[in-house]
Amino acid sequence: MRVERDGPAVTERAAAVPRRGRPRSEQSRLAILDATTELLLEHGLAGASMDAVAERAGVSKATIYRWWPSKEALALEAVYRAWKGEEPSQIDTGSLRGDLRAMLVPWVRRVRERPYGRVIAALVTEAQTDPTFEEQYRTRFVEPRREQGRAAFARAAARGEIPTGVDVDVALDMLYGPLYHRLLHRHAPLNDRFVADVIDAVLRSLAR
Amino acid sequence: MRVERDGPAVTERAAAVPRRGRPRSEQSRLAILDATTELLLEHGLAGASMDAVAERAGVSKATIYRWWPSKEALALEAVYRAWKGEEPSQIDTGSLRGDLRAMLVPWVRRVRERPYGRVIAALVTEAQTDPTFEEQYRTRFVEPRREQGRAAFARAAARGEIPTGVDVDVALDMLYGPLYHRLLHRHAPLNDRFVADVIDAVLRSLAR
Amino acid sequence: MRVERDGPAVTERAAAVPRRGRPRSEQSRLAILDATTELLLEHGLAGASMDAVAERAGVSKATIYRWWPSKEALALEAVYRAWKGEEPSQIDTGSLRGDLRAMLVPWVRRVRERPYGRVIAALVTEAQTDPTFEEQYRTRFVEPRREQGRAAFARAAARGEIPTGVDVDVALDMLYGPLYHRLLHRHAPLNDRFVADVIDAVLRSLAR
Amino acid sequence: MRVERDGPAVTERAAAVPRRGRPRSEQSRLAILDATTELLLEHGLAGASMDAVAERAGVSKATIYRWWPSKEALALEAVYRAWKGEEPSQIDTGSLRGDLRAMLVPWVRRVRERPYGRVIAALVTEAQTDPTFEEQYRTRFVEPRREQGRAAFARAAARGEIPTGVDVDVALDMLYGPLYHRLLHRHAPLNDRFVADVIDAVLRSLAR
DNA sequence: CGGTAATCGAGACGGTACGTCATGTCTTACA
DNA sequence: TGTAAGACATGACGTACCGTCTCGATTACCG
Repeated sequence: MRVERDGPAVTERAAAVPRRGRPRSEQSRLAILDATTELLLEHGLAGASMDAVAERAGVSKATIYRWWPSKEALALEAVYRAWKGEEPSQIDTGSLRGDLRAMLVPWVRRVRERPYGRVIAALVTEAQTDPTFEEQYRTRFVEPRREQGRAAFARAAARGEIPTGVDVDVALDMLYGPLYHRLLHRHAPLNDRFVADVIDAVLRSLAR
Repeated sequence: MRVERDGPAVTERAAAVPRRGRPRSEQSRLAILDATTELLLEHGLAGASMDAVAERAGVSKATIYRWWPSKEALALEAVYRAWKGEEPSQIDTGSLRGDLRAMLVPWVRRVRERPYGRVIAALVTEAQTDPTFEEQYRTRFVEPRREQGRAAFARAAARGEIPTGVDVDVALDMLYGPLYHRLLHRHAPLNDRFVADVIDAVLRSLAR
Repeated sequence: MRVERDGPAVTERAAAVPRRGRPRSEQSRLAILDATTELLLEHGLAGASMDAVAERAGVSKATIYRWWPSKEALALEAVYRAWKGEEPSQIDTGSLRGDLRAMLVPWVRRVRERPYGRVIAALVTEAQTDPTFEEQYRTRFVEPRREQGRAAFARAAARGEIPTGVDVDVALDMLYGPLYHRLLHRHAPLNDRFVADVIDAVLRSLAR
Repeated sequence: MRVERDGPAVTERAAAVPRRGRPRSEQSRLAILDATTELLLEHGLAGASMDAVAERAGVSKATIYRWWPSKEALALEAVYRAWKGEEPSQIDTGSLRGDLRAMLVPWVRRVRERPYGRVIAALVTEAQTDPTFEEQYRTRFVEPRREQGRAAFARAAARGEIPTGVDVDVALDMLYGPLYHRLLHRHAPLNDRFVADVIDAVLRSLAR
């Protein structure tokens, strides 16, 4: 994310190599991300202006642009950070149904509690146009969950719960696809019941 | 779409009631929609400016704003019109698999031939924020296809192809959801093969 | 003013030569002029739009443009008509002071009773740019009064009230100039008292 | 003119108090004023667009609107600045006639050399409608000259050149009024000869 | 402890698009 | 032919946001 002038990327947290000059203000960084998250959830990406972020964070616009190359990149990181906190990282319930439920139910609950759909749609839209952004988006929002899913299916196969030769990518799309579909199109409720129905259907489709 | 001053909405084509005053220029209307479609596909919604549409259509901006309340509304109608043309309206192949294929394969081909994903993502994003727009979007892009799908499932049930009590809305989300998912996230190919896999999985999940 | 297509100018009132086609609607003409006058006095020239005139007059814009070439020309005629009504046409009081008072006092009263200053300023401004308009303006608003003034001075000279060789044009500018000055700059009251002061000063300046 | 956020108005030239933030570009400010002046003289106020000013000054429209609230306000300051340069500030020739000549002759010459009449008419027109603008106009274009005039008359009275009890405001209107009258109505030449005639007449009118 | 270097705040700037509005022309149906 | 209705091209308006920039002030380290 960061535009590095010298040395390796240090988006997350720099190793404690003492640098010359005034160090980056951690307080500003957090204020920016918090302000961005709030504004995104309140007004969406289009309605959240950099001037507003700067003002709410008590920070200058130049500071923001020093560390994030664009509004979209900032939004990406802000949402990622807000999201990451409650994500269940280690999942292994012992059954495929349990694993899938443990993956999908928290996602749905998170997405329902605040208007994340609007922000996610905007990020997805931006990813269609900007390849750099697309890669960032995929690395943070898509791949981790797919990897988690692949691991769950692999464990299920090892347990003999599902036949070998299952196309896991298709299966994952049939799990996440419907959820995103209801999130973005809002034509029908996105709740635990729907998650259960989707998981049931996928499991049935695998059972021969 | 049109801002009607008196009488019922006549977005599509007005009945031939002779009105006073200079009639709307059909030529301008089409030029605007065509120009919009092209610019959307070339640059996306954010990159397509109203000034550019006006210039390419050989039309004044005021004329555009007379008939469409916003850029997004114009984009919606332009994409809808470009889309509608090749849509298979009447589908009844005699089997559920055939019907679903007839619905989904053309959709996938259409979506692949030009960068519609970018535009659809932008429309979906706008729908998250503007309720009026959301309704327009749903009426034109979501509901017709769902209605078509419900009819196909109803015929299949009547034929005894599928059990009674199938939750059709869930089934439709499991068909369209994965397609939209690959369209918007682009993590894996969206092709006829994938359509077949998805249909197979859904049919298997219904077979008890 | 009128754009004549065939035949002589008939701005004032056409001779009753029977013409082909539907005759001009006298009612519309008056409604347009009245509406224009009212809008000019309410909002000034810039704030009075042709659409507003058309609407208030219950007339179509095309009708206005058929008879007047521009908004300014219409305003000119409207103000002229509103003005002309109360103008004292024949003046001969027997003394120069009396004649001047008879010329200037009604002018001042008229100009004070409604916000004519704003409209006159706008007409003067337009006259600076458009030569055709300037000539119209001068013919209607400047020359008649100057001619009247010249006649008054001529009678005074004939009576021996003032010396021969008086530069009447300068004298007239010293009478009307201060009035317009206060009308347009509004730095000091424009009332009967001021008129008397100006006339007194001019007469004193002529007395040798 | 400037919209001051904190502290006193500093339209003219800010005292050298070091402020935070990027300082205002003096170069841009001058370029804007110069471009405005030229466009005003070439095309008048109505014909001088903000887009044209921005382009000619090599400046963005937003920059102009940051410092001037409207086109008219910008025009006012531009004309004022162009005007002020050659104004004789200190006048005391020893005689009232000399003082008046020193005031009026440069004014007439200035006004004749370029089409200022058109611009002044437009400013006067605007002042009729916008009270804020009117005050700005009066402060810059009317009051300074009247104050100068009052001082000249006061000196003349102190010298015994004119009687006591002269109504100076009337006298000033009889001096400037005719000049503005010829400037704006253009019915007769506005030259040094006319200035001399007007001054003569006013002085005669004061000599009992 | 003074110098060096980077960050931060404030905020002006060029650029670009937005959506609105007014002028004056044109097209149709009706009188 | 004149008129009402109203669509249209043209083009200016004033606003908002983006991303860059120029300052002076601040906060570290390093010699």
